[in-house]
Amino acid sequence: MIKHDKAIETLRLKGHRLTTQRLIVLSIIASGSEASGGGHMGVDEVYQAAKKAYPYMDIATVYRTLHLFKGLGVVTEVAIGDRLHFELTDPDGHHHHMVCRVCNGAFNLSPHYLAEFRDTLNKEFGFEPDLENFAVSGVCAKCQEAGKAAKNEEEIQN
Amino acid sequence: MIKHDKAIETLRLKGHRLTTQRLIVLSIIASGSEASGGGHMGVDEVYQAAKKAYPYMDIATVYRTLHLFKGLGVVTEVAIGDRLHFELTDPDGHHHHMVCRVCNGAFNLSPHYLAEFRDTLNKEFGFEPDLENFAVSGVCAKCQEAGKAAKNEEEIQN
DNA sequence: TTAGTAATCGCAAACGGTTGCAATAACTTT
DNA sequence: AAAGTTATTGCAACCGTTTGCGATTACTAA
Repeated sequence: MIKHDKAIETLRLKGHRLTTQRLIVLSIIASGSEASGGGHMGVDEVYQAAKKAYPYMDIATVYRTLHLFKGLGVVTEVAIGDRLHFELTDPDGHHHHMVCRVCNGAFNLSPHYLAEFRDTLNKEFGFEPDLENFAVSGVCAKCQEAGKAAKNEEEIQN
Repeated sequence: MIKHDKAIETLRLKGHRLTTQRLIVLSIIASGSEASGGGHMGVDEVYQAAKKAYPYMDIATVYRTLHLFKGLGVVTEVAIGDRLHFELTDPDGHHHHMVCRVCNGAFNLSPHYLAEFRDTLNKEFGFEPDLENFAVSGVCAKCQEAGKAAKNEEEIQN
């Protein structure tokens, strides 16, 4: 609720209109952040929920709205698998993500792990990396374990 | 030429067929790596060149071939802007990329800049990041300069 | 409160990329 | 060298996402 109001204020201040569609998408993303595990929502997930609240809702509007929110910093985009997911931007400062390519789980990563990396690129190359929406793909601890177990079984069978 | 032969050998060893289409795509990527600045080629760039050599060439074949090559480690994929580009895999070890979001330029980044980052994720979270095809988006030194210059002009005009 | 205006919307067409399928062609075996 | 097999191809349909456009609606100013 509180985060809601702040986001709405941001919209208004930047001169964007408060449409039914935008408010619906915003509240869906906000509720998604509370419910369920990670709190990221896929575009279609948002679209389906939005259509229930407002049957004329169009998928193009969902995309346009999410991109607008992203540009305003209201929501944060996370690439999971090769699809984009969205969550309300963490008000206590941004965090990054580690995304497991096996189970598609997303784990938060505190910014301080990247501070040094940014410094190095800055000093060595004058390159300013975009780390606001940074996500690194890989394999999480659990799936590494599962992978090893599967390999062992394979060896036993052969 | 030499890299060519090695790649062809890899195909054959893994039991893949040496088709006209695959050889054409391979030679195009290889020549692209020599000519022009960065050496990365966009998919459509590859497709257009391939059609000249073999008019029946289909875009789906280009995609399938590039993905096959990528899986074999013969080519390396680089995300530039939000499109994928491809280059022959560097035989002297992989390198990473910094991609400028303003000019779309891609700059090589030696792996040792990432070694520490990987170690940290490993130790702290047991997370194994995929850094083989790592690319970080941002703004290069030149475009930062150009950006500042543009801002100054703006101020003068107002 | 109403009228004017421009941002936003829904729709449909287009985009880059992927996939299913029948026809083709590369390799294997004889 | 010819026949059999199966991976690979070209095509067309599809997917998720973006874009152009006329109709609509939120806001502004009277």
